[in-house]
Amino acid sequence: MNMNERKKKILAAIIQDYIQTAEPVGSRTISRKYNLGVSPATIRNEMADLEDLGLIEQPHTSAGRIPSDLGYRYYVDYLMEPEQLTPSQEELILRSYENKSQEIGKILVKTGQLMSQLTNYTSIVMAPRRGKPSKIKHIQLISMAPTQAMLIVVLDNGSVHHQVIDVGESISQADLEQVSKVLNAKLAGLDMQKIRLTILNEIYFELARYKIFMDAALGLLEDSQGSGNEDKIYLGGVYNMLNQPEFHNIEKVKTLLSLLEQEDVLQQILINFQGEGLTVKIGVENNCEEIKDCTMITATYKLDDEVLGSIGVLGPTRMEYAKVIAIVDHMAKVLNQVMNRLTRIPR
Amino acid sequence: MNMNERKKKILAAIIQDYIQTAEPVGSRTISRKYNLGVSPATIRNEMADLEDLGLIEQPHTSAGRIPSDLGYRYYVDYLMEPEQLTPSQEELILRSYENKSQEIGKILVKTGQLMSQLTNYTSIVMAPRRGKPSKIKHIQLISMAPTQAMLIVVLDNGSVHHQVIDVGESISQADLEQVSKVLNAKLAGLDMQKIRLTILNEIYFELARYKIFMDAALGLLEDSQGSGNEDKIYLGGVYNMLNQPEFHNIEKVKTLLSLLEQEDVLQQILINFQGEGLTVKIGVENNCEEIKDCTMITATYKLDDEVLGSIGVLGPTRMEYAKVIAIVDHMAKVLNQVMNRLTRIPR
DNA sequence: TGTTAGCACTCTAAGGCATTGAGTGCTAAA
DNA sequence: TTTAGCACTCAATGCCTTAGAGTGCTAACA
Repeated sequence: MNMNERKKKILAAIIQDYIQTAEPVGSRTISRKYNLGVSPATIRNEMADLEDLGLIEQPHTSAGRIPSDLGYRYYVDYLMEPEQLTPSQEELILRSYENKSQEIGKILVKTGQLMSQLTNYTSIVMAPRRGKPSKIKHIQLISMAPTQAMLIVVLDNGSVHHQVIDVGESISQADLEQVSKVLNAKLAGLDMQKIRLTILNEIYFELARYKIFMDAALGLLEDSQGSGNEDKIYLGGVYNMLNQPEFHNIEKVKTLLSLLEQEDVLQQILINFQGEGLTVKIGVENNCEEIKDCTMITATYKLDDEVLGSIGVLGPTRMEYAKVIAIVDHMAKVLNQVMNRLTRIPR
Repeated sequence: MNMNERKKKILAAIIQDYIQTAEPVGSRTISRKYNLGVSPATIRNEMADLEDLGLIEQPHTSAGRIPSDLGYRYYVDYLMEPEQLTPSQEELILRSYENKSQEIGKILVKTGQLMSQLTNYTSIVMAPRRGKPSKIKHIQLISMAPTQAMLIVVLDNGSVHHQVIDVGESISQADLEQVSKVLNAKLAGLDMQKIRLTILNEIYFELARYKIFMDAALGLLEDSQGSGNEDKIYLGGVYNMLNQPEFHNIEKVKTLLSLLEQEDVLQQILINFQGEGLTVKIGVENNCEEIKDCTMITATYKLDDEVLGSIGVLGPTRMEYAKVIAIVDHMAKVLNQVMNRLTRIPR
């Protein structure tokens, strides 16, 4: 790509101006506002070249230029000056996590809120996903009422599932302890597949008395595999988008919102970008018709070296790239710390 | 209110037509489409009366009439013919709850989805709220890894809270059993306030060794009081609203969405309507500027006789009242059954 | 007395048309 | 290579006209 210094400056000027004003940028504007020391005519010539290169476009003949997806890409890769968070932003973030409950869900919600608040775009936060099927670590029965027992199943990934069971007959805590022991002996260390496929019949036979507990435990396991907190997507600041001039068109809002309501699709998009650390997907790079006018900036968060999930910000391609990149990057780092501070979940 | 039969028929016709078309209804339309056996001129005279009564309004001189909030109110209270769900709708609902996990969150999400799908409006589902502070039913420690223990706290309301604790030193399952016993003996049956205010110092002194577990348990309790699943609001079909012509105006969408993002405000609105069974709040009756053009239809769901929360549908005042009322009412009943089918949580 | 036909009147929506102004590309001169 | 000048393009704006829907009023009618 044949880009001299002046072209770069002009492209940067166009993009910066357009990001600010959301209006097509003309040659006069650039020559007036950005001191390039050349006349509008010269800039016009350069702009014609930039258009040939596919970096900028003209909405119609008598309008100024707007950056193309490719133009933004070039800007992000080569022209943009990295930004830092302001001290007040950093402080806001720090304060937000103080006194925060240990609950993962709340932390993720807060993270999303912060991102949308700081960027004025929409934030997307993906709940942690776990890889392999989990094994039963421990089963415990607790008497809740004469005929009712609370079944608790602890998995080795650190998740806990529970359900109250009505046993029909009165049953003592001591009895329940006994049942717990038996169930533990038989089931601990197994994942659901194993239980289902190989040992089920045997145990059922042996533990016929405890069928009701077995069934409940298996039901819980099944639920937990399917997804509990997992696969959840937290959105924040959706309505920030409506303040963007590009979404003054109802149709666009509709397609965007309909996408955002489909958690599974979002999940898939995020997962596709995952594993590359911080990613910036501009317009069509998202490979998704519904957000072909949007840029998504995502980063992953981890525990130790395992990637747990992604967080990201979705906004129009006309986005304050430097600022948002700084924020998403920072938030991912903070989230890493917070996840580590939550007492470790052993695997 | 001086309403003869013909006025009632005309009002009903205006409202039904307007609900269908979203266009102001003129006298000619009514005389043509609804067989009242009178000429447009007569209808005009009656319409003038209805306008004096405040039941209908004119957007401008040369337009037809549209119902006012008061008009809808009269319609709902006196004119509307109750509807039933269609068999296919009922079946859809039934099928949706089959094979549904026992998890309350998922059931509520599904309920919201169903309501928005069936009505084409936005659904709002409030998670169950509990009344009195909960007491500790059982505390259990489980060894997860050499230096890590899972703390599980079961409350008497049937909720379970858990956290992994890093103990620093290696600790055996037997030790943990021992600690569990002690903690249970001291803490079971108490709610957090009691623990905090009266016994804390004593126990701390006595159980200095177990401080780390105590702290974690208290932390969990605190979290759970604050709200876990509670106070959560599930929204569904928000973007359905964008298909309504009244929301082709971006400003209205903005105010609506900004309201829907404030869970606490929604919560408050729902709680205010609660306890009256099925409620229909039309336009300004909502006492809320942001949704003064919307109607909210809510119903409560219960366990035994205790009201747990509300579900509802939010749409434009130009709403298919009979249909939506039937659906919300039905869904509340179904939800009651489902909640009861989930094994009872003793109090 | 209630109903209706007729008619003048009002007001929005839509279309046509000229004007404005921002911005371009091209050409020729510096 | 840069720039001034200029003709050209095209969306946006404002103004005007027209069409059409609907009303309220009046007077005639049953």
